[in-house]
Amino acid sequence: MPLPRAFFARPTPLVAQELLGKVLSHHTDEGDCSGIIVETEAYLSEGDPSAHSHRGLTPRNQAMFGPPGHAYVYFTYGMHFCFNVVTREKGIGEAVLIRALQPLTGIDLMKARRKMDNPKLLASGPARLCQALAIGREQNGCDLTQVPLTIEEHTVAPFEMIVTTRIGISVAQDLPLRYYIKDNPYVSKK
DNA sequence: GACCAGATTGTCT
DNA sequence: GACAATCTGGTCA
Repeated sequence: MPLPRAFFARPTPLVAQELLGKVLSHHTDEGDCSGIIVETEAYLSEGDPSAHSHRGLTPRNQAMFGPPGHAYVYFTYGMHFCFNVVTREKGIGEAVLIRALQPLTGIDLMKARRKMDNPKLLASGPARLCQALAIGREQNGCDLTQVPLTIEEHTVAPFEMIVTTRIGISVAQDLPLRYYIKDNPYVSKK
């Protein structure tokens, strides 16, 4: 059962925290892949100059201003995709960046896509998990409450959450908006 | 394990 | 024309 849209239509930091332990799954012609979300970051519309939406709506980031529960996929560094989940309401421009997954099903397919064997490196980074799950431009604006791309409830062992500052940005580096599962080996960085 | 350079292109100024 | 919400593979230890 995919999470209902109401789950995403809430404050972004809260959604980012509660996405930890949920499962992201992608059904494709090649097969099904899924992974447990172990690391997220929140990007806000106000007081957060590092968010893509900070300078207003552009053709690139318009999915970020779309309705909640949809995907915002962007291309960066000339070779990488990053996957975000839109939150709040249409027109606000906030999202949660999914930074790392713990591979759950379709691991062999992920290994083939990534051309790697080490399960710890399959999806432990925003660009890595996109490659592992075959997420690209076609998934931009995709509705996450329906197949083929969904986020679902999952039962996991109780875990401790760590809150730190975000990674890979040049401004607003002091905001504590990154969340991850403590001691999980699939988190991209400590 | 830590540190560093290179890849490579869409997007905005 | 500069730069970016990154990853990989190299070197050195």
